[in-house]
Amino acid sequence: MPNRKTGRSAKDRLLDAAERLFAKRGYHGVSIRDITEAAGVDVAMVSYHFGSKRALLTAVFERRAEEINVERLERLEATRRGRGRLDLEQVVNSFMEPLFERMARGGRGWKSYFALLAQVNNSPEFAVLMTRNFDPVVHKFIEALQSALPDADPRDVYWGYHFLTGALTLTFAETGRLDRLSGQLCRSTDSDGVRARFAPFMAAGFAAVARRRVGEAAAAPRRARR
Amino acid sequence: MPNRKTGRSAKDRLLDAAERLFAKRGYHGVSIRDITEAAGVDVAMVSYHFGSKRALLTAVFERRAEEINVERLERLEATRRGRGRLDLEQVVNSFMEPLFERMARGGRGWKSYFALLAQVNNSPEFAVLMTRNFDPVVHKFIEALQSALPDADPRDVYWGYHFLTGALTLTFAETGRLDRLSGQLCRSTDSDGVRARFAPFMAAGFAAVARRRVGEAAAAPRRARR
DNA sequence: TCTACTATTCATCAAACGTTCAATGAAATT
DNA sequence: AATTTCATTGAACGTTTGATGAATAGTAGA
Repeated sequence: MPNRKTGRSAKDRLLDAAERLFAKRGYHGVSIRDITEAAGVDVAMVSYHFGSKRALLTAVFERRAEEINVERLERLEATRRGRGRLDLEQVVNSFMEPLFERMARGGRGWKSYFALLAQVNNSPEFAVLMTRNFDPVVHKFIEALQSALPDADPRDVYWGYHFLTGALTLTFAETGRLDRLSGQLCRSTDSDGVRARFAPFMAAGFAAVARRRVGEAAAAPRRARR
Repeated sequence: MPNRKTGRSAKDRLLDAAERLFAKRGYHGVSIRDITEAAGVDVAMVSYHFGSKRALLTAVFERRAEEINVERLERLEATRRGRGRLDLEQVVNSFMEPLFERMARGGRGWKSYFALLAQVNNSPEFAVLMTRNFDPVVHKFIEALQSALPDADPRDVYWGYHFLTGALTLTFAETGRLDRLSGQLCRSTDSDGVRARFAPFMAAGFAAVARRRVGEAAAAPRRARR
């Protein structure tokens, strides 16, 4: 059952190849034959192991989702221990760190997976995959954000999360645009660089929106701070 | 030349239909026949007017880009007048407001365009379209951000812009995910809601990262290069 | 060794794909 | 009125698409 050369089963080889190609060219930009040729197996294997091309995408997506969900929850629980109010930046970190860690040390498979995530998250056709696979844990994360910002309007927290996940997925999209834009001063592959900046940026954003909203409701009609 | 019923030329009808369908299902998810049927013209018209399917995408993309670029620059210039240092939040606003305004009042065409933008921006295959059509103006915008944050490391400004554009494009992607996630408490279509939160969130993020970097540089040495 | 089951290959299907071509109508130019 | 240009049509090109059924190889248990 495992391939002679690689020791991996045809099913796994299909998942790997599909992951890589879907990430690079999108679901519709890749044919079943592209995938099976890259995996070194027969075309019929997709139907046999997964049932359809679409089901293969679902399988690719689900394969790594649970691992992320588990570690996100672990880290979130760890931030709860001890003190009273949750620390905002720590909550943000517990959400992003499982991704950054695998981006830095998880190999090509994880990188492709995140690039695929970016496309799925921004597509009306496939975004439901995000909802299905990640939103149960995202709800707990948003709860935690609300605890860290007890005075914030819930809508501010949702919008803040929305901004956060937009920034996060683009960071992993591997489009090379930031590299080109900055004349190679910044590298999308520089995971330490983004690691150092992401949580402070988002935490400050959350805090500012929550603050603005509170101040606005109390006294002045327009912004109080700047 | 213009269609009897609509008064629009076949070329324009093709651009409209392609814009709508590409936004909904992605470039590869739409066939030339899908587009020409929706536009009510013959299949051959794509080749005739644009040369190829790919060139049609390019044309769709370019059609509205210049209008955005012009207004972004106008608004940016307007923020320069008068005072000395540029106001960070105003700079961010000058960048996003042309989009928000058209999202709110620009009709279905503009909405589709922005949803397409979101997919293109997050795709390795097409992201070069963003570079080609928007980066000349983005460079000026980043210059302005740097003026508003004179002590910030340029890399912090680039990364901040990267986070900003990721959040911005997802906001326009019309995936419905935020709506589902928040139980319809937040609506992607609520342009006033995002308008009120976006610039404060991003401005605070920029400021926080710049601040952190400055404090850090004074005390502890960061890694040099790699 | 026979049996049952799983995994894989091969050949093939109808449908859809992007593109092209010769023909034609309508409009503008001469 | 004759001619040229532009826009559009309908049909077809060869290729690729996702999917499948029949046949074959491989494996494990009885």
